[in-house]
Amino acid sequence: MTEKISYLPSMGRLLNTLSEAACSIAEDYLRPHEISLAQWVVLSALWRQDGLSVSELSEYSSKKAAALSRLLDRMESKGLVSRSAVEDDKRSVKIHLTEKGQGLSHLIDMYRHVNGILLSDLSDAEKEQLFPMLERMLKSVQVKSGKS
Amino acid sequence: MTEKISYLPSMGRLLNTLSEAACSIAEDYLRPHEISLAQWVVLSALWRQDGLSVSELSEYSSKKAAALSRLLDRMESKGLVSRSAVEDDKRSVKIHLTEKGQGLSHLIDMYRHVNGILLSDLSDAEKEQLFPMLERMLKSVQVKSGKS
DNA sequence: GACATCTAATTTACATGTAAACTAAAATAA
DNA sequence: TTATTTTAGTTTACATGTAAATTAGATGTC
Repeated sequence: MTEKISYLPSMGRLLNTLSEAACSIAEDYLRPHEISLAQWVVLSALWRQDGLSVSELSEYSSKKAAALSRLLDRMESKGLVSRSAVEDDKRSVKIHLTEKGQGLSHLIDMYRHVNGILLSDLSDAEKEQLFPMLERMLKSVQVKSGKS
Repeated sequence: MTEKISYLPSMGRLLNTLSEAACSIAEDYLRPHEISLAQWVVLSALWRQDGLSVSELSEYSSKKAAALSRLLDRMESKGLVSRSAVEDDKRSVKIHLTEKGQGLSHLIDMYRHVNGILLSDLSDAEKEQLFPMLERMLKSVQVKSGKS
């Protein structure tokens, strides 16, 4: 029997594992409502402002238009959203909540549930340190990779 | 006394964004060598200990056997690894590095490059706080979700 | 106005992740 | 021994992400 290999001190891996754990918590929370996390992200934008274009949803969600296009197909099939043409610019498409989509708007606070679990073992002082630290990390990465 | 920001930050989203940024840095680093991050994870296990079984790779990489099975198909096609039968247990399959796979072993330190960028704007004191804090966060999540 | 270029959205090809069904072999219970 | 259960790995169906090509419509320059 070979010995189990241990992990290397990689921040990337740690972030990855944490991110996946957070996604799992969210997916578990959403499962009874039969929507995915990706779908929740789109809905959470529309709950705040209905009738966004695909481009606007793309910017909000940090998803590529290609990914959104197909995601919206499924959400349309499930009766969560509808597409409508834009008069001023016929290339553009606006996305609207259906009644069914609107009816799930209480899920907008889902992230609080996730936060609650993620932060449950940290003191208030630690939480106050952690957020700015991670945000600075993000900023430095975005500067290096030239992304806004 | 300045007023607190009303915006409630989502730790899940922050972790997600950071994780994706870290993956992008890694993918950029690996692109010239024509391997993906998923493939690097498998190789990084084998560079440390060749001849691991699919189960062992699964445990090391936190990937499901199903995902690994197909990933190994592609890595085999690309000539990075080979499969071999196990005498003692004919259900089991051991994975071996090919010369080509072994030839990329200098990439084992890739995570340091990623760490360097991620941590570039944090002080030593902050780094010393950050790792344990995130590890505690991970631990509390794993307890709640019943995963080891 | 006509042509070149840019933009919005979609489509396609492919890599990757999950869950569930399947196969073969090992382990356990009867 | 024989039957049942567990385990290891694969396969399939599907959701999601990326990059690159495509289409249609808007914009800019001459």
